[in-house]
Amino acid sequence: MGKTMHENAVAAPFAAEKLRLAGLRPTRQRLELASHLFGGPDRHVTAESLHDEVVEAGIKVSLATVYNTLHQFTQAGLLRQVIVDAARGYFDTNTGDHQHFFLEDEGMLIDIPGETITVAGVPTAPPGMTVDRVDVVVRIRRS
Amino acid sequence: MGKTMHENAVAAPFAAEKLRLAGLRPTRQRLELASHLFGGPDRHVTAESLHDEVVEAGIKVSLATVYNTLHQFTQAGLLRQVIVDAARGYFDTNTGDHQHFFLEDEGMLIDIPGETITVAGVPTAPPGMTVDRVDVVVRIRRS
DNA sequence: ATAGCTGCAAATGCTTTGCAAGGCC
DNA sequence: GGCCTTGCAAAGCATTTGCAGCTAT
Repeated sequence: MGKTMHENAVAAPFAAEKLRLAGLRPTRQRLELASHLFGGPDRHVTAESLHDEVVEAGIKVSLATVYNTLHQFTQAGLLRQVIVDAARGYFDTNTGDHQHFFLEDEGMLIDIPGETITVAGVPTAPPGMTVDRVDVVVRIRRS
Repeated sequence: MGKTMHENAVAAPFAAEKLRLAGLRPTRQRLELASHLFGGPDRHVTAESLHDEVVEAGIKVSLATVYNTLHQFTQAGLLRQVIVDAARGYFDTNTGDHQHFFLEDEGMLIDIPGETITVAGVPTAPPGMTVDRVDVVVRIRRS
C-alpha cells in the first residue's frame, strides 16, 4: 500500500492552505511546526522550546530550520515577536491586539486581552516618525 | 608638581561619594564611567556605545569592565536596564518612573516623562505574584 | 527540471567569566 | 598588606549564514 503519498494533507489540511496563502511552500517541516503552533489555543514559544517540543514528538527538524521558519511565519504575519527578555526571543501565535504579563522568574508569558488595558496620553511621535505599536509589559514575580 | 595625586576627586568629587554610598570603591574606571553617565542630562547607553565614547575621550577601560560596571551600577540603583531590543542591552540613567519611545530604525531611545502616559485596567497579577513594573514601549519608525 | 527548502556546521555578535596583575583603603 | 578591581583572552549563548543535497510543484 502507498505510504508517503500525501500524509501532509492528512495531518494538517488547513495548515497547508494557510502556508500557501502566505507564499510559503507547505513542506513537511513547516507543516509540522505549523500544526504544533496553530493546532490549539494561542501560545508563546522560543525557537528552542519549539524545537525541543517537536523533536520530542518524534519529528525531525533542525534548530536552524526552526529559527528560519519562525521568522518566515512572522514575516508572513502568522506570528508576532515579543521582546521582553534580553536573552531570548519569544514568538506569539496571537497576532492580534493584546499585551503581556511576563513572569521574570520563569521566563514565561501570559496574554492580557487587548481591551483589558487602556493606554492614554501617548505623545505624538517626533516629526517624520509614526507609531508602529505600543507595547505594554507587566513584569511580575513571586511575592 | 605632583600630578596623579588625586585627580579623581578633582574630576568628579560628587561621583566618588555617590559610589561610596553605593558600596562601590571609587576606582579610576568607575569614576570616569560615572562622570560620563551622570555628568549631564539623562541618557541611554549600551555597553559598546559607552565604551566607544570613553575610549574616544582618551580613557583606558576594557569593554569587560564597562559591562561589569554597568551591572554594578544597575544593582546599586544608579541605572536601570531597558529591554526593547533582543540584540542589545540598554541602560538608562533615569531610574525614575517613565516610559520610552524606541526608534526601531536607529536603535535609539527617547524618554517619555512618567506623568505623560496613563495605563489603566492592568489586571491583578496571578495568585502568589506581584507586579514588579509596568513597562510601556512606543515603537516608532520613519514614516 | 528547477526554484525553493533543509540541515549541518561554521560563523557571528553580544555578553560573561577565569585568572593574574594592579590599585584602593 | 589584604581584599577588591581590572584587563585580557577565552568561553558561552542565542541566533544567523553558507552551501551541498533534497523536495515540492
